[in-house]
Amino acid sequence: MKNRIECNVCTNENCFIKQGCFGEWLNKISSQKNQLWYKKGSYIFREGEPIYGIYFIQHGGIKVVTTSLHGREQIVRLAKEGQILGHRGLRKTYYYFNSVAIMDSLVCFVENELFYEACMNCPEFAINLIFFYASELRRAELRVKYQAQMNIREKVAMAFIYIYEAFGMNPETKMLNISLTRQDIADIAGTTAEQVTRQLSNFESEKLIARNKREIIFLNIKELENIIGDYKIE
Amino acid sequence: MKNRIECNVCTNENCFIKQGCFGEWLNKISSQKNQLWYKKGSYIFREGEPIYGIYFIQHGGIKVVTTSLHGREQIVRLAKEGQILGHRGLRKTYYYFNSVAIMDSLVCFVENELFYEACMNCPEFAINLIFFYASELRRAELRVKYQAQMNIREKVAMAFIYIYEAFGMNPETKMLNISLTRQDIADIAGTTAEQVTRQLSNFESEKLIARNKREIIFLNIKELENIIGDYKIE
DNA sequence: TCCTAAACCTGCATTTTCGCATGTTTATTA
DNA sequence: TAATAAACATGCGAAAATGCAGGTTTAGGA
Repeated sequence: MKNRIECNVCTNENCFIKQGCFGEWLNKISSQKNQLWYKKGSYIFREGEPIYGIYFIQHGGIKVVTTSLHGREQIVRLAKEGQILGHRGLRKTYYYFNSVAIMDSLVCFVENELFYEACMNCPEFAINLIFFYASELRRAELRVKYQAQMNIREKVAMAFIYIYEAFGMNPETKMLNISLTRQDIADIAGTTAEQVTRQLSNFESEKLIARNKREIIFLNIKELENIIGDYKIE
Repeated sequence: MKNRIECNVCTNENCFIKQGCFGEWLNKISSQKNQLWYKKGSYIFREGEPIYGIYFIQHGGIKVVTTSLHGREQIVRLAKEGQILGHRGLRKTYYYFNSVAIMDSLVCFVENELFYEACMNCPEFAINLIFFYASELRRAELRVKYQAQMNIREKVAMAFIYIYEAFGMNPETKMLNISLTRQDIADIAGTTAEQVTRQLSNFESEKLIARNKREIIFLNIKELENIIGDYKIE
């Protein structure tokens, strides 16, 4: 457990709440927020649970995942520090998705009422939130297209680019800053763990990646991007 | 061509702009908006074109469609009167999607500057816009899951439910209020026109639908919904 | 260090989806 | 009304994706 971090001393300058929410309102949120610590693998919220407010990730990593259909799951989003969480549920009563920590994570929780007031009273924050949603919507709808039209090779390449963009890699070792199982990658790509392994073998023999134990090393990101062609997200 | 319709006399009470934008600001928008008439099949905007503002559908129907990948397209959204159009592009410079009239349509256009000002000055409108985005994002991300996990039968059933919810049907004839080609339906379902035809044959022999010429008659919507199980959007 | 469970890899048979080809029906226009 | 083009239906072989089985590697705890 760590000590409580107030917004005005938080070093997370890119935190979403700070994009347009200042002074009095930031202080209000800071003093009224809850701060919660989640161990890797534990749920922040589950589908069907009541929605009381919204989360901001102070530290760590989180996956938003749908419940299964035909025995499969789908990872809808990866989020890291500074990012907002639970924003799909605004004005709704119950969550539609599950949210699971993929690293030990510290999360700030703000109640609905206070959050709505902040939106109404900080127009700059509201408009930034609108821009953020527009961007997320664009990405999600592109992903609909990708899921509908890409073949497995492209989907798996896309999953790696997505993970790379969400969490980045260590510039020295060229390893991803996050450790995901083949199943997690499959749940992002929209396929099965076996297919991920097969594509990894292909990519390895093409010298696009290398494998060290279970870690993946990126040898040629440009070429991985070429696999998905013009079809990059954003 | 029809005459210009001002917002205060427009009978479209469910128009998005009227959800939180009143008095002075509604008048401002009404007097500064452009009104444009599009014939069925013509483009409202195309991918790559510069974004100057946002649209509201006064009358008609529109499909938002992505450019092709492997020779396929994907219909991302169907929209009818009262709905907003072009909102994915907020703060961006160029459109990411194409927008095509699927009936003769009358559309109101509001410039970016004015729209942003309205958002900043009508907090109720801004928050309704936020709620709308949250809802659209939820839908889009569910569709990612559906595209990834459903089989063809489920996808085609889902496409019909989607069209039905977007445009409704004539309660007498049980025909959809919109005429779409097999290819359009395939572009919603995320498959090919041949597969749509095959599923239609199946649904027909199961007495879920009937076919009269090229029109589709809904005999049993409940059962169509059952095909997609708990997995209804919204 | 050893042991055990979980994760991973790969071959192969099965299932699903695709896409062409061909013939038919429907809508449109002269 | 006839001619023509577009849209639709359907069989079938090809291609892609899936899922199981069996063996291997790795991580983590005793």
